[in-house]
Amino acid sequence: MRLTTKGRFAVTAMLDLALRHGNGPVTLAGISERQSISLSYLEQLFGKLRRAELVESVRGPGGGYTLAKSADQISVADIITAVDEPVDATQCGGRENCHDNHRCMTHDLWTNLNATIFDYLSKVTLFSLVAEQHAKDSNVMQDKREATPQRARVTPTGAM
Amino acid sequence: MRLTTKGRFAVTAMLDLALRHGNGPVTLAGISERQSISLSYLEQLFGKLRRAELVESVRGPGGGYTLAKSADQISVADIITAVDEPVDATQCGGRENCHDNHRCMTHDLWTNLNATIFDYLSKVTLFSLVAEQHAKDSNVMQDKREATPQRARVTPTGAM
DNA sequence: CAGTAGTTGACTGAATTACTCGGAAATTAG
DNA sequence: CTAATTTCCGAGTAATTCAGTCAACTACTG
Repeated sequence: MRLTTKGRFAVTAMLDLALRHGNGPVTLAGISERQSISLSYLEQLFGKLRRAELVESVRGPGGGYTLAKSADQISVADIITAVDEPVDATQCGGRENCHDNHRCMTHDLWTNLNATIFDYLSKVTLFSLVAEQHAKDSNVMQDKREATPQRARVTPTGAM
Repeated sequence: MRLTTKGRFAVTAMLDLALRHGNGPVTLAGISERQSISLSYLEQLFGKLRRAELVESVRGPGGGYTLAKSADQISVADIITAVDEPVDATQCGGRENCHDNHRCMTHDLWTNLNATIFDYLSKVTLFSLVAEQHAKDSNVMQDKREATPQRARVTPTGAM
């Protein structure tokens, strides 16, 4: 599990797709417009997303991309692993050839850490993100204060 | 918050340091030996760790690095943010110049996601990792005495 | 069957990562 | 003091990944 801007672009694009789900195929050109992501870069990303069977493509005029599954069956973890192939952080590569007596110290560490992060991201589906987005929209329209108690906001600055 | 092998190397090295805490300074050469990380790369990483005040250095013969705080006050998040400087994943950079009516769609998304991951990694301290490591050792060995002599062990014992 | 909307994949410059090299500064041992 | 040890610092580099471009290829429409 690696967290880079690449995966974030992919999730953003998929979220855009999910928000327009049910209105026929969505073109990459449109996503590029709305999300300010380069069209050619999107093409690359959606190639991987298609191979991971997260989206389906419709060619020709009126074509574009649609979700291959329903939005609640696609998690952020799915998307990230599709475009951001994993790196192996353990120097032994899972084998037991680490020196000293604490074998694979880092192995267990990162396995656990990865599992936790992956677990969390697996629970966050496109559907929940769409719902959150809609909630925010109606928040803005009607009552822009005091209506986002769903997720605890931990960092005050967000400067990560 | 970005997750790359760089941060993982740093955490691995810090964990090595924590496991030897109390026996005087630990040299980078030793960490390099044990964890199979390039010495020069470690120097680079520990430069940042020192500037982030997570470790303290002692120069000269018998010198090395020690933890600047107790192990339970250093979290994995501290280490990663020290060596892996953050990227801004939102294309608007926190400003409100996103188009359409859903402004900063990705901004809130990644702020929340980052916050959650960061929150988790903030709870994982070096101390808990050391404890985990010890628990694993005693699982394997069934009886691991903790009766280490107080004598500072500085010499590398010529194990190479 | 030609034209066009749209995908597909090969290719590329820039940035980042992981790492090396060479030396300088500080500290201690002898 | 001198020599040895170890951190500190900056420049440099190969490999990889990121982000983006370009030129085809495919399928649908008229």
